[in-house]
Amino acid sequence: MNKPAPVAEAEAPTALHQRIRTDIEAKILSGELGPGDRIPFEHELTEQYGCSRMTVSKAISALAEAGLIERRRRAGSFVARPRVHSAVLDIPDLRAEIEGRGQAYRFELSVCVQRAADGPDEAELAGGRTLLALRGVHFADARPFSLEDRLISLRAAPEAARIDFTQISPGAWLLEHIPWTEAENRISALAADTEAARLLAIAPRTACLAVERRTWRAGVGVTRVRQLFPGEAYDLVARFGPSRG
Amino acid sequence: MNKPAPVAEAEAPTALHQRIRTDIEAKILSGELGPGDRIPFEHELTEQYGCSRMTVSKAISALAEAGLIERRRRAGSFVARPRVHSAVLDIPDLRAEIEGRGQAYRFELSVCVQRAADGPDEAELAGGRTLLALRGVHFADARPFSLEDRLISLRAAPEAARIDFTQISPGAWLLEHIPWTEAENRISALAADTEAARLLAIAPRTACLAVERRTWRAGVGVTRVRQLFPGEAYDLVARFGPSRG
DNA sequence: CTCGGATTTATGTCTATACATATTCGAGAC
DNA sequence: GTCTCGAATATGTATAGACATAAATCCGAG
Repeated sequence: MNKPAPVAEAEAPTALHQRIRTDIEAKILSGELGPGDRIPFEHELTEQYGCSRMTVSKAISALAEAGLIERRRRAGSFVARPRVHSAVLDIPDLRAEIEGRGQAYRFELSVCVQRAADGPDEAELAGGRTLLALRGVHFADARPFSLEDRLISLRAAPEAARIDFTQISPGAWLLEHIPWTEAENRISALAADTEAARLLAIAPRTACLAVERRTWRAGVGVTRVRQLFPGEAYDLVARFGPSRG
Repeated sequence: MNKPAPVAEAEAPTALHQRIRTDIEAKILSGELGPGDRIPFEHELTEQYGCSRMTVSKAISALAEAGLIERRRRAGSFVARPRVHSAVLDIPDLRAEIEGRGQAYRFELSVCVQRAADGPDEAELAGGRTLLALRGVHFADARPFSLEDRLISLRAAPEAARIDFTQISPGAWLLEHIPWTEAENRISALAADTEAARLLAIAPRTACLAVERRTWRAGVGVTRVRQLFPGEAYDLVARFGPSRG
């Protein structure tokens, strides 16, 4: 039992509430505190760190919001059990991702037409107007990296009809001009059809990772994009830690 | 003595700092405030809500931590641009997922052996000891839902060698007894080989979604699991909103 | 006109206090 | 015994004030 008395230590220049937070986080990550264990009461930490209750409370509240801890009145604060299903998913910005590996990024537009909505999903996106339908390939150096099929709602983004998407990729333009406020991603696997395989320069029926993203701005659909990645060539990595960095 | 009896408005019983937070969040989600826009200064909100600066600060700090807002000293607080690549991924707990749809869940173990590590990745997981290698299928009603290949480190979980995994699925047992503190998920697509196709009752070479998860406890590897989902049969859905909820 | 330092300002952290609220626990009623 | 009610307690929210810190801005010296 070692009381970490605030003696002469190499103190980090961090704020105290941050230090309390990371201290507890460390105890959880090290397994010293497991799910269900009670962490010290606020008044105990208050004494231990020689600070006011507000400071301790701020630290613990942040941990609670991050999902590492559950607080119960009168009972205390307890380490939460890790949730299997929650993780942070990195769906990369393709340009940044490719250039980050030192490869040259290029987007090659192959289709760009206005057309009416087809089916209920597209109708919701179109909202009675027409859609801009795009298809193109993202290249890393000379190699096809991802096939992109995109619909843009001309209701949400009427200016898009006048943009030359051979100069700027649709994703980059949209983020710059119609930033989304909500997004939903679907991830699935499917076999590339003949046309997709040709554009990606892979064998037909190769298993591909399909990412479909829909975005909204203030509840109004902005775009729906499907990206196809050759399966063996790419991974999406998701991590779960104590969050925060 | 008695409460102020807020008759005039249908006030939510929420805390004030929460209300400030959701108010600003709503302005961002509605597009009224776009990326780069400055939100009111703390002292303005203080006046607007008739509360102290601490209360306003708590609300804005929470938004900053959630990534919706960036704060810059002396300059103010600004709406952050949405990051394309960060989303919350729902990797479901299979039992909960299946039973949630009203189907019967069953796990059928087909292989359970102890063996030595094979390759550097497995060696790191094993840490000089042997591994427990499992294979089994998760069923929804009578239909195969997912093929699971799992390695359990007997260093991190020696008791696992004595568990009867026909009675409890390895994932459920591990979460109960050796909860992880860190996890990494990889998502990719691949074609089912003959054996996998047989176990999943699908055509060989069908495109499947492959989820590989590794977990650690206090930096020590616990398990590595690969789950294979028939591609058309399943989606992983990831959402990004203002988080929280 | 430029550079560098002083000033101003908004956020960052912290305190001491107060009261509200949910939940547990024990004492007394039945 | 068990049920109910009130006391105890830990968290939840909020305040007013204080000082620290970073950065934009202004201003004077060169």
